[in-house]
Amino acid sequence: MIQVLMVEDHPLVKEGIMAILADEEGINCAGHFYNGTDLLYRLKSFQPDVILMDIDLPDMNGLELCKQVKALYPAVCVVALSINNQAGIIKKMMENGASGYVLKDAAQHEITEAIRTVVKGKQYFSRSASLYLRKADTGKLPPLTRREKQVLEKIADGLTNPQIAEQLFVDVSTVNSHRKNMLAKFGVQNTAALIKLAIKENLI
Amino acid sequence: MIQVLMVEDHPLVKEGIMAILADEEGINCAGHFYNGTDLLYRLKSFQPDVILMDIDLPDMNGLELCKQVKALYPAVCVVALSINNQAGIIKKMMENGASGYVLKDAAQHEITEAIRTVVKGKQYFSRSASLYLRKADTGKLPPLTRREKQVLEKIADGLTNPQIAEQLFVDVSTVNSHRKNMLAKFGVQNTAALIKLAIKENLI
DNA sequence: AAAAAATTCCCCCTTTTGGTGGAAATATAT
DNA sequence: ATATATTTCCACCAAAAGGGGGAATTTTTT
Repeated sequence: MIQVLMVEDHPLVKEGIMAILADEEGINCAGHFYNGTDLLYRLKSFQPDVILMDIDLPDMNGLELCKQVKALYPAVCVVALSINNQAGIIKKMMENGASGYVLKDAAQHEITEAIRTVVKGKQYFSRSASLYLRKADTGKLPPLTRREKQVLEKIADGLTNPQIAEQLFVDVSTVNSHRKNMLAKFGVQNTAALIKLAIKENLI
Repeated sequence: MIQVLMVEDHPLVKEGIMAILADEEGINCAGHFYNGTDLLYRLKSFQPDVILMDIDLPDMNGLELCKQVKALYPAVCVVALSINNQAGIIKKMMENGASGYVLKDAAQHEITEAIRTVVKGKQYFSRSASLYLRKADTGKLPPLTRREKQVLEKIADGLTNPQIAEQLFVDVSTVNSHRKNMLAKFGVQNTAALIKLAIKENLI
């Protein structure tokens, strides 16, 4: 019997998965939590085979939660669950130790398939998740540095180079350099396109 | 017995709602569809009391589907179901004849409450939906005109005023006027902030 | 310790954006 | 038919962004 814990803050989705797992032979949903804190507490006394983990949680980031869980209990397999189809997120989640990624538009059987696959030590991606991963490989985005991200956020907030320079205690020319670097990195023509891309790719 | 039909393309959410309704006295889920076309076909031979309708459907827009359903069968109550918390969408959905709006982060009982409420001819909003509506009333966004939206999209694509002018066959000064009008409308300082706001508010 | 990357700053110059304040011609709604 | 809103355009001017290129100083990685 495969023991499963679930972290999912959407009651409707929770019920759906519960219903699917209840019908399934050999899989037992041993508990459900609405946030990461509760899960971490429960893990102290009980380690399941698999954790189904929503990455959009009220109290903490799924990426962070996954990393913590794997650091404390490396044997536990994490299957990420998300409406988020950003390829970047999927990749980061896998880097943080997740064994599978199932989008919420997945078919019923993909949930149980994912669980059965990851306990065997393999990785699993739902159909739609792998679609996005493939797209990501072709059009992978160059990473932003810490400073660039800071500048980018301030640009998105509507600050001008002089204003950003003041806030970051650097020269205007520095801010301008970062801005131009980012334009070049992403191959966009101006700030408008940069902001759009950044938001669509979940960078800000 | 309240007869319910459901249109929902996410199997996980579908299962969740099915499970909730199955446990409920006096409510019968008489059918489920993965798209709007199938629902419309079914409605020819059977009209339920309530339709639970996801507004993000694969084949058509929920707003449009709701309008069509209400035009054909005014007696049927529509409860919109969405992960989308944009206040503008909620409002538009209600204008199109929906009787209720339940966000997918709603608690279980909110689904059944919604169904029982709308059949009595009242409106129902899930807790989180009404939160967003309240926010919308205080910080409501000025509407964009058709032309402004066109210009906005081209700005977001990284086009400059001269390029947009060429594409729309108008003078650069016209495009500039639209751009400046939008900045003023939304009370933002520059294009970067405009694009961010537009994307966050689902205008583009 | 050496190599690579990130952060910082500089130059010059052109284009674009944004602020102010108009005004006329079409559409759209009442 | 008459308001109202939209779309179109104008001028002037200051500020900001963007393109090209270079370079020194930290940090981080190997």
